[in-house]
Amino acid sequence: MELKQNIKLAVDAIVFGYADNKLNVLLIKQKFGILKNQWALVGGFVKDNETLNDAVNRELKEEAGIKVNYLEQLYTFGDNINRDPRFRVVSVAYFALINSTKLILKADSDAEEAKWFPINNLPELAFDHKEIIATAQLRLQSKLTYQPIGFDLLPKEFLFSELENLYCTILNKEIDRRNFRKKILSYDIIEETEKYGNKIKGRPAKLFRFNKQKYSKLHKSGFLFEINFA
Amino acid sequence: MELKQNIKLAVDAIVFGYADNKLNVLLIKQKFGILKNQWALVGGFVKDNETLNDAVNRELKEEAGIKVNYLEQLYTFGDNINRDPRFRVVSVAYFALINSTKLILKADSDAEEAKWFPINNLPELAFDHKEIIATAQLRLQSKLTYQPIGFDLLPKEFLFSELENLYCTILNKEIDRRNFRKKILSYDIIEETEKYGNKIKGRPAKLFRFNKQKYSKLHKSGFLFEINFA
DNA sequence: ACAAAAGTGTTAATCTTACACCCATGT
DNA sequence: ACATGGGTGTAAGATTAACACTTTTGT
Repeated sequence: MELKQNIKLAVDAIVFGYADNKLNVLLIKQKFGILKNQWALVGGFVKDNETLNDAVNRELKEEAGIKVNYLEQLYTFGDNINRDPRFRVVSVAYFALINSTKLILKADSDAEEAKWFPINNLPELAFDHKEIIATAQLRLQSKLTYQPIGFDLLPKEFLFSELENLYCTILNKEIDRRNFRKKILSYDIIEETEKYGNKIKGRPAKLFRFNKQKYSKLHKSGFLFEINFA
Repeated sequence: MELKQNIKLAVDAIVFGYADNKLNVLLIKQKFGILKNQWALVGGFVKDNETLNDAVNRELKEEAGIKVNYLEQLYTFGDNINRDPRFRVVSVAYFALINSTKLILKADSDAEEAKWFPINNLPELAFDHKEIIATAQLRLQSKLTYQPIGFDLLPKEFLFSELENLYCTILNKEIDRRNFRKKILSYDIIEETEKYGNKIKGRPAKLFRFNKQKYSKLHKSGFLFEINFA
């Protein structure tokens, strides 16, 4: 078969972080090339002998120096033929979560700068990256309600109030504190530690830990995680 | 930027049909080329100036002569580098539903044959198409429970028992007839017609129709469709 | 009259929602 | 003692699950 196809394949990653009660997106600014001085998602072209998955992980490492906690394929953007002004590029977008609280992003190198932006205050973005981020945000919101992925945005040990806040922030909803705690605890997938968080004010709060093994086991035997308040 | 990338981009469609209480998948057999005498999904390479969406629709028309009722992107298969023995091909798989009961598939042309296969009795398949179909089946099962896509597998006017059966078959579950009917009717998105189905035995049954407009309106105002029985 | 599938209600159990006060600490 | 956030229980309402008999038709 003679096949002359001139489409390039790229991957892009939408990396979400959560800090200071805000949902952030990781963006990079390249100092050279077509993207000079424009903020964009982490991403790049796929190599001939590289899986898509390897490609994203490589870009995450190269461009931001990070390894994410959660990664899944989001959507393949290929219906806008001119999304890249240079030539036809189809991009497989990935959705990633990371505990960003103590993360040090790759410092300004010669090549690029990586920075967190609150999702409600994004800069001008390259290509169709704004649309990609919007798609990712919807995925995050819906997935949060039926898979315990919120924990991948928090440190290993976290306060109940942090978890609660994460849900309220990302879902943009008020959630009853008592009902929320009751439901999460009823699932028996997080465990109390002996430690306390170091909040400055108020009564000290216990730190909790997500038990991923326990969740996996429950999940396999048909358990459905669900957080879905009015 | 100098970019030498040698990856080809294809689309594949998993078309589901429902007939005789069975879930079927549409497969084609090409009489020439690499796929000679192998059953495979409808699909092919994307043209340089064609959206992904146009590519799938074109293949559906060319290879099977059909227009589907429902189409959405499923997943992009690009982690198995050797999924195509010829060269590196990344395939964007689409998930499609069609009312197959009265569908006449493109008859044996010189080029190919299109045929329905029960999902529980698939032939040997080309490439990684078995895996793609498995992914699609999971998507169908989960989507059926939270979006009214079952109607896209039925004729415009259908019997309640057909709908019920479709759910039982695809979800592989027994569902209480009374509770099912009660719940579906409570959503107020299907309407009774004046007509009766032409079953041979038993009491005549009314035909129903899905009111898509009504569903869209409800959906926009926050209504959630959900069919989720123990 | 019988076989076959359609149509229909009620009750108990479970889950969800709404709601407010006391607790432990630092200042 | 007061300010701050942490921790907890209960009752009403809504939803779900379990369950079986009657109806309409063709033979």
